[in-house]
Amino acid sequence: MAESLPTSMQTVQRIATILRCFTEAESDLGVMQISRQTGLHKSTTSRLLSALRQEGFVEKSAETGKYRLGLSLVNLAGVVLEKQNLRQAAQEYLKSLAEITQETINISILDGDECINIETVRSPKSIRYAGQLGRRTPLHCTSTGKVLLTYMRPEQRQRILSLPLHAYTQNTITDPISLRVAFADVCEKGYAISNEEFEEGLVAVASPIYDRSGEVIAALSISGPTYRMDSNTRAEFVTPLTDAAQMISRQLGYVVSY
Amino acid sequence: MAESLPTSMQTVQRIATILRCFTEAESDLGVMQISRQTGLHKSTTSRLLSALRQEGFVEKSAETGKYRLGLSLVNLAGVVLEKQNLRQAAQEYLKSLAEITQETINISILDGDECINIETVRSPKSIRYAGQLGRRTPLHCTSTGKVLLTYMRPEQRQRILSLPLHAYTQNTITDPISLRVAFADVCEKGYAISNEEFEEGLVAVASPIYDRSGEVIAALSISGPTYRMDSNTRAEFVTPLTDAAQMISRQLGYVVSY
DNA sequence: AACACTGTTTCACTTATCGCAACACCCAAT
DNA sequence: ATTGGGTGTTGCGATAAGTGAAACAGTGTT
Repeated sequence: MAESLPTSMQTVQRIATILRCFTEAESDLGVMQISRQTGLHKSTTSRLLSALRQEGFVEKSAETGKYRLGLSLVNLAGVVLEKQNLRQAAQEYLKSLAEITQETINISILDGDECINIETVRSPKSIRYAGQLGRRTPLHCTSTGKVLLTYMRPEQRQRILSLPLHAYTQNTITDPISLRVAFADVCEKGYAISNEEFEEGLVAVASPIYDRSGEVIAALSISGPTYRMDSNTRAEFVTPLTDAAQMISRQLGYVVSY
Repeated sequence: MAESLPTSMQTVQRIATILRCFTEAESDLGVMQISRQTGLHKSTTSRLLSALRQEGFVEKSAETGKYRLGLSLVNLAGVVLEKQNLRQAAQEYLKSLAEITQETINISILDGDECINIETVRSPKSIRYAGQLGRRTPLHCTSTGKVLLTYMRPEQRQRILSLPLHAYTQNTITDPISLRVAFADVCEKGYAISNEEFEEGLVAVASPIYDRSGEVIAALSISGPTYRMDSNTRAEFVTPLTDAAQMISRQLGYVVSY
């Protein structure tokens, strides 16, 4: 039953390394920048980028001559997202939740040892959590991550908790035992909180989304700045949040059994 | 000044070919299916998929053993989309436009000789245009495409119109001269219509979005089934549509000069 | 049980890719 | 203008990386 480690290929690895150089902060990169960052020879880098360009995975700015990620990626991602009928089921509930809370709403699913945002509605306010589609965040210190951890298969959770848990802020819980207490809390209350555990000034609450088989497949969250997400406000948000999560779950065929 | 054709690489081409096999309709594929579709040897296909899996570009279903596109693509696409501050500027106007029209709203930008959806809000109705993020559509027979063509650099438009224009439906305009008349009409009225020119039963109206430099960089559209998008309804939609497009343009720094 | 089918892996071959080096280019400073 | 430090692209021979045939291991069907 041991999963055979998939065989890799040099070129695929290199492509991945190159593409991952591009971030929101550094979205336009030159050949040399990428070459240095990846350790690849500059001619190799140049040719790989050129080939990637041909396929639309990157684009080249006409003015600066720098490369950036291309729209073919959006095209492919669209296929992935379309498959998540979760997103479609969620749409209307997200809208109303966004309306009520005026904060940023996210849906995250598990992706390896992290969670990844597959749907985002941003708060209309100028100070807001800038949820980003496709963004990966850690599990142990985010509201969505805690939800996913709580309902995860025990052996998988065990494995993740045994990894070194990075302390992003002073509030980050890095002690597995305290985390287990938190999970029990999530189970009981039906929602998780991250109180500046991932980023200073950022508070979020999240609730699980179930599919028809009763598995937790995603987490729905409300994220905002600490000063707007005080305990009173959070208390107000909990019902709409859990309601929305429940409605979405029902859309997916989940039936409350008892 | 002649753009040198970018050099390609076999592996990159193959990767692209493989990834493009996956569609909404055929989202889960086995090695043999892909092998047949691409003409690649099955061992090659198997190894490439295995390597792509290692990088998260594809995933492998534990039950069926089939492959599907992976979340790393969403991750990368997120970076691309984040760069489009257009999407952020548009958000609130999209919401209200969706509210008013109850039809599917899209924002498309130019991508080579096609347009690509970078933002989609779906109609709440069950019969609706299923706009899909990242979906590519032709230019000459869609409302957004016509808008983009209308305001495109003349030589580029010339080139595209000189290509064979596929007749998707009986209504598709494939004659460059008639199309030019249509462009003049778009210029004058400030919006474009596609009346079942791309798909039977699908009608859409679109209006241009300008950036601070006064260039048309995107098109905003309302799409719905013919029976709901009759000429009266379309007339009602035009003002909200052009208003929204204008507001978004302003958000991007566009100033109406005269 | 034999069969048809899929997906993975081994292995010797060969070709696609690499890294060097040379080149072309841009700009800033002399 | 001339040099110099930087970038990005491209020939070329060497070679390592990827290939395809075939064998193997599963899975389900008749």
